[in-house]
Parts: sequence; structure tokens; C-alpha cells
Amino acid sequence: MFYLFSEKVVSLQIEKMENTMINISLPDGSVKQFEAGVTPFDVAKNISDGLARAVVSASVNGQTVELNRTINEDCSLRLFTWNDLEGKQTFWHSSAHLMAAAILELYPNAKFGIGPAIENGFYYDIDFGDKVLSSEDFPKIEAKMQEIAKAGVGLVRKEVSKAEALKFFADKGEVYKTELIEELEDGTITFYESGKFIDLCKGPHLVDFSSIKAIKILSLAGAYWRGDEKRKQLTRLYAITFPKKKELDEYLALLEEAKKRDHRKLGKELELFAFSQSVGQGLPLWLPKGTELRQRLENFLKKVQKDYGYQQVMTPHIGDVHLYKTSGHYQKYGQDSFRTITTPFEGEEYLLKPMNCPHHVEIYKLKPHSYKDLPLRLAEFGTVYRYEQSGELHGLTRVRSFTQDDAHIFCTPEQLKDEFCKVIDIVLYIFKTLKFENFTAQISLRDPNNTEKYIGSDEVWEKAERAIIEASAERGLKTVTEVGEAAFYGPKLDFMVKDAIGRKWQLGTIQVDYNLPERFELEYTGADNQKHRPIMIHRAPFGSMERFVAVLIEHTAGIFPLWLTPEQFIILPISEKYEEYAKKVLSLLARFDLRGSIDERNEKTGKKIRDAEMAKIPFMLIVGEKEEAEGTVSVRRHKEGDLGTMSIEEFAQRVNALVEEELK
RNA sequence: GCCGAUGUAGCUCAGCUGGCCAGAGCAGCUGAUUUGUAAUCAGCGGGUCGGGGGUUCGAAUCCCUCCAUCGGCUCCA
Repeated sequence: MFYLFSEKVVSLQIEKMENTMINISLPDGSVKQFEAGVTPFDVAKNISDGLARAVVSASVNGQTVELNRTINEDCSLRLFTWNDLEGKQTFWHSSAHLMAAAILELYPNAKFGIGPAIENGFYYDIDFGDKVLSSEDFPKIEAKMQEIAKAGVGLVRKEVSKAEALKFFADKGEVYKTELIEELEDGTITFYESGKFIDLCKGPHLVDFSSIKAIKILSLAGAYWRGDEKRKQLTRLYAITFPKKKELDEYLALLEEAKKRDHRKLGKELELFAFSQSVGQGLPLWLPKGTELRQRLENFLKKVQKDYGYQQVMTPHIGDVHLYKTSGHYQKYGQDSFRTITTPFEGEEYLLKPMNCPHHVEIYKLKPHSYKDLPLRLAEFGTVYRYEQSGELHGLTRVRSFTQDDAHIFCTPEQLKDEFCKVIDIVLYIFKTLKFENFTAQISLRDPNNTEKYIGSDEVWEKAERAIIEASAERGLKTVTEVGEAAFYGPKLDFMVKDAIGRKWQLGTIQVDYNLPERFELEYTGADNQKHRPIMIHRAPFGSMERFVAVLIEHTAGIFPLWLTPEQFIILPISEKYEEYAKKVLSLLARFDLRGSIDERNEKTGKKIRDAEMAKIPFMLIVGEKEEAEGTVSVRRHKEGDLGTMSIEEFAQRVNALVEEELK
């Protein structure tokens, strides 16, 4: 091992204090005695050889460190393995160094940006100069990584002074690294050296690369240096590594599964929605089956909302530009959004509505309100138009016209918490019914050190934030709190669900708004006969119909619940002789509120079954001579197979029982 | 909007480094078949090779430009 720096800087190895014993407390509450200078690895080995093999990093008094860092005083120690989030992060972070080391060997002129671990794997932002990297280069890089890992190259931590760090990278022409170092404080700078590749990094890392066994470079993309649109775009390489090949294979299988579930693919195959270049990008066309599905969702929510005291309204798709000037949206987004619509009359301008709130506010303002009228809950499936940047459009999840399952609740400050609870209840009911069993809520609060960028008094903010926190706690939500993430007009609660294959999506949102009541000078008369300002809650449990349907498609892989699916059954007559009977079955089932169709094609039953299976239709009803004679249907369940023969009534009752169960 | 990749029939795709009238499967149409739990057989029709411009004797193939899609970045009221 060669050292680049003068002896005094190189090593942090604190001299071992002879014979001093220290106490190390472990997460299970036990305290063990070790000699000072012990390393986390030693502790792991002391506990068990198995742990010593599995451990990747550790935390000493809450600070994550590598396994060979010496411990010289009493502390609490946690050992992380691959199964811990922290362990994975260490593993992937080190893998990023491994990738960079490989790239440096293959492309000596590459300049490195940053290379962090992410939720699934890691990336490195690299400036390749004139070289344009393509996915064809991946195998070469992977092979080089394997080679370095196999050689067991270590990751050695060194403390360096700022001046030395700057000089080191400046000499190499590493402009990105020097820029990063400029912002660091002297005395806090560490390098990690792995063979020829030396990187600025605060760590911690694996002790060496040998445990990185399975490597896959996933994709490449452009990424602005430091996320700044105005700065140079670097090449970002995404990759993932695992300690075992089997785990990589499983991960790749998961990616395959995700591809199969892609709502853009299924939306096309199941004929739910489409896009047309002639209509315009980001403007979805809902096909008959998709519309059927969406309307069922809408009706489902309408019914729930009715039970919760909401009133349905409808408002136009455009509004006078002054409305949006009053709301402030025109000033904030007008330039980047769809431009105003003009009319034959001079000075008359309209805007496609980018949101429903101002319209609902105007409904509120139609008459004076007493505190006794509140809360007023106005709901609308309101289609809005936003000019999203072209590169941001993505299937149904990011579009330029979408329908919010919107509602605005006008209430008094005292009612806020209760209203919040009720909205949470609606969201929970929806998640339960649609089997989103894994979800968390994010509470976004204002930054208390920067209150001037928010509208509304400290008093109302504190009250609202407390209301959100208490309501979430009362409803037993699993929450994370993000300080400083609130909108300028109020705190909010967002719901994130995990779908069936573990991917996270943001769905519903509940937001408190002080801004619009202020700007539109909303009022109500209180019990004290004084005018007061109501609080507005914006909420959309689905988020938008487009986004929700997209997530639902990916969550269910296109196999929708029976109550929701566009077509519950398809009747397959054995031959055209039984078409009359098939029609009779269809009309009988319609009387039981079941929906389906008949496959009257001149095809064999096997073919009809195959097509119905692929169309993911829940029930196939095969009818032929026997069924016609007995007045029965032969039932086949999607993916499950033959359920046997039963009477039409029995089939209907069984399906309806299942539907009832789903909606319970 | 930015970086990179892609764009061939309704769908999924083949057409290598420019040279027989641009192909296949599925879907569609016509006919035969009257069919029992994941693909019946035969015939037929269908493409401005994303649009436009250029290089060339000759372009789906090379170059430019625009559009759209995909992977990211930035953004998301």
C-alpha cells in the first residue's frame, strides 16, 4: 500500500492505549468490555463468526463508521449487515467507488462528480469529456469492476487538510471534486483510497471490495452537475450490486415484473387509455373500458363523500384570467403554463383552469356564511390543465390534462382537526378497499427558522400543524415528518403507498390553505357576531384519476377487483348453435347487475379461453349443449381454471357475494 | 426545457457496414370448419419505413432538422 501524503496526515490511527478497558453497549441492551483500540469487526467476531462474515458497517454513538475504525472510549455500538438499510447504503456507496475505479482505468480522462447510494443501488455522475458512453460499454465496465473486486482491493480512509485535498484534485484536473472541497471545512476532509482510485468521501465504506460479488450497470442518463439546470450535464451511470448473485437475479426478475405491470403497456393491451399525437402529447384519451373503470372509481368515491357530507359541484374548464390573478396562480405559473385564451373582444381573456380551487372559492362567496353553515364541503371531479415540460410527461402518471378528485372544505379553525380526521378516514377506506395495505403518510411542516416565506400568522400555523399531527396520531397513521416541506400557503399531509411489488407511489394529499381565503377575502360570521376568516382544506384522496388508475394498474398487474373491472365475465358459446342461449344468460346476469359480453367469434373454445385469459377477464362462462339443456353455465375463473357447472343464479350470487366482500 | 437512446403494417418485431418490386408472427377480411377449458385450416388485403430537407446513379439504411416515445435530470400550484 503506498501513501500519497506526508506521514502526519495519512493516518488517523490513534495509538492504542495500552490495557485500557472500555464498555461497549449493544442494541440488545447488553454491555461488553473490550480493550481500547478494538474495532467493530472485532466486536462482531466476538459475538459470532457468522456475524463477522455478514457485517458491513457499524455505528458508534450514532455515527456510521467502517469496520476497521478503532474504538477508544465507552460507546454504544450497532453492527449493520446487508439486511440493514445502513448496511446496504454502505455496500452500495462502496460499490460506487468500485465503479469509479473501474471507469478511471478504462477512461483515464473521466472527471468525477458525485456517487452516492440510492434506494436501489447507486450512481456516479461522471464527465467523460468528448466520449459518449452507451449501454454497449456496460459489460466492459462490469467486467473491470469484477476484476477489481476479486483482487480484494481495499478502501482506506485518510484524513487530509483542505489545502492538500485541493492540490491533489487540482493536479488531476478534477474540477468537480475541487468545487466540492472548496465548500468543506478544513479538518473534516477525508479521502478513500482504493488502488489507483482516490476519492473525496466522508464514508463510511466496506473495508475492501471483495464482498461485492454481483454487479449490474442498469442505465445511463444525463444529470445536471449539482442539479442545476444552468450547469454542465454529466453522464449518470446507475448500477446495483449484491453480495450474492442470487440476489441480483431476484432484483432483475423484479424489474422484469415491473415492466410487465407497466401501466402504459397494460393500458394499451387492456384498451383502457391511449394517446394520439394528433390530439397532443400528455393528453390522455380514455377508451370505453378505461372510462368504465374510472367512472366506477368516481362513483365509489362520490358515494363515500356523500356519506361524509360533501356536496358535488361542477364548474367550467376555463375561467376569467382575473380569477387566477386574484388567486396568484397567474403570476406564479402563467408564463410556464398554457397561455391565455382570447376572444373576439379586446381585453377579454380566459385561462384553462390549472386547478379547481378558485372556482369553488367563488361558490363559497356567493352568499354570506355563518359559522353554523360550516364546514362547507364542495367536491368536484374537476379536469385541470397544466403545461408540464415535455420531458416530464410519463404515461398517465404525469399528463397535461388530468382530473382531480378534488374537494375544498371551508371550516373554522376549531373544526380543522375534526375535518382532517374525516378526510383521513376517507383515504383509509379507499386504501383498504383497493388493498393498498402498505402505506405511510408524510407530514410537511414549515421551516420554523424561515417563517417569513409562509403566509398566515404563527398562531394559525401552529394550530394547523398541531391539528395535522394530532389527527394523524389519532388515526394511527405511520408518519414521517418533514420540516420545511410545507407549501407556502399551509402544511400538508401526503400519502405514499407501496404497491404489490414494493414500489412507492405518492397518492392522496390533504393540504391546509390560508392563502386563498386571504386573497379572496373569505369570511364567515362567528358566534361572536364578528367576521372571521375560514380555513380551506384541499384534498384529493386519489390524487388524480389518471395517476390513481396508473398506480392501480401497476399494483394489480391489470387484474382489477371484481367490483371495479370493466368486464366481469365473458360467455363463450361452444358453437354458434348456442348463441341464443348465451344471449339469454347475458340478459339474466344483467338483471343481477353483472356486466359482461359474449364471444361470438367463429373460433374454437380453446382459442376463446386463451384470449379471455389474456384479457384478464375474471370469469369465463362456457355454454354448450349440456348447459343449454340444464339451464346452467360452466364456470372458469381467470388464472385458476375450471370451477365446474352451476346454475346462472348461483353464479350471479357467488359473484355478487365476492363483490360485497370486496367493498365491505 | 436539458442529456442520451429509440421511431419499419393496428400490435410485437426482423431487415448487418446504402443496391432483387420492404419481410415475419399476431390482429383484420373472405371462405371452409360447428368446434368442450390457453392458439382449426386455407386464401386475401394492409406500410408516405415518424415528418421535412440533403448526400448519392441509388436511402428504411448516411447527414441535417423538426416531431413523438423511452431512460434520467430539472420541474410538479
